[in-house]
Amino acid sequence: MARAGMTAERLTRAAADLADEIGFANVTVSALARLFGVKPAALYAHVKDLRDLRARVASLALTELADRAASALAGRAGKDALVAFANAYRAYAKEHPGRYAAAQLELDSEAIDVSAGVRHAEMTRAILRGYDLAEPDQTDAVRMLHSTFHGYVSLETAGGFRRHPREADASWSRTLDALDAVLRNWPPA
Amino acid sequence: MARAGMTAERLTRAAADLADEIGFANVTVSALARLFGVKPAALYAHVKDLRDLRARVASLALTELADRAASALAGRAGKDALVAFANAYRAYAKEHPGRYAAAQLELDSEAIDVSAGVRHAEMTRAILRGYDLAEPDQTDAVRMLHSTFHGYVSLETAGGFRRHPREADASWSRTLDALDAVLRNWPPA
DNA sequence: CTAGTTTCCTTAAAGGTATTAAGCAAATGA
DNA sequence: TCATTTGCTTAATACCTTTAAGGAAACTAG
Repeated sequence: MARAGMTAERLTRAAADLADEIGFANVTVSALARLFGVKPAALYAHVKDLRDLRARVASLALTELADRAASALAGRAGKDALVAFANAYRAYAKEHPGRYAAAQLELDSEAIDVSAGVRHAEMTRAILRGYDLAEPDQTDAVRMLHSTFHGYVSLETAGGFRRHPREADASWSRTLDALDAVLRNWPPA
Repeated sequence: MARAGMTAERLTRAAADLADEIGFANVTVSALARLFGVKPAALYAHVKDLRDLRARVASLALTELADRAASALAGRAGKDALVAFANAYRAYAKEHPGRYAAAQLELDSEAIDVSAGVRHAEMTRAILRGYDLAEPDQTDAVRMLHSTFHGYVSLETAGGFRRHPREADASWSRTLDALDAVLRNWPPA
């Protein structure tokens, strides 16, 4: 029997692709084994178990998302930076729904690489440099931005905006206008 | 063998409670059957399948959430209404994480009762009556509010705010201040 | 170039899940 | 009290995860 040339990285990448196709929840050891023309048990030489595999996909997604956001952010400031970051975030989630789902589901898992999370926080703070916010307002604003981005993308993906004819793109754009406005004019405590 | 007295409603309620305890993803036909002291196959007389059971839990959660939000909203206007609604939303999600997860996951399912979703939308519009927004700004604002609420609760539940010492309650309160501010001063297109 | 070792996959097996079909026993009602 | 309906069990199929043990292929020495 010829060898399939599996590695943890290749399995992770394939699992991520599979997640984007059939949904993160449907990514299974068996399905992945079929993809590699191999028996399920063979995967356990490269990956601890299903939980581990999922954590790896989550880590991959967080890293990719951070990379995209970082390059979108490069050389921009103020509202430009805000919009570029937000659009990169949303585009990634729409392009890679399975990866995005993985990134969310596993925030609490200790198995996960924290570095990507730290990068996200740093980038969001970088956006805020264009606005005049001191602590603890800055932390509050970071949380609000992240919440709005994640919430919007999450609801949009779940089909929450399909009942109303207004384009999701238009509301997104206006939401970013509103965020910019409130960051420029952050209410006093 | 004594009868367990199962009905679709009781199963749904028990499944919802179970979801709050062990997580929505871990709610299984077998676990529910164990809870009722019954073989798994027995449930199929009352519920079509696992998918159906989950949709019922989602529907229950959406209705409960809408009820809570409605009573929180009663007799309030302006920022009072916004804060009351938001707090009711967040409190429900924290109190019933399994139910809340169910409510999100199944937005696209056709099997679900749409009435609860409509009620949510109507209530959010009711909040906006205290602010001066015409269409399509109103729809955009509804989407932004919902996104922020869901995103915040979702990230908080997943542990996304635990890395920073700032209290999640405080950031939540300030986020509501910011939303109020931006609704009062919605940016022009 | 061949023998030993390591590496990677397979087979085998145990246990969990969903789901359907058939059967039996308890409640219902004529 | 008998017949019917209702509600559960048993049985069977078909997945899934995961561990343990075995074999073949690819390396590594001599």
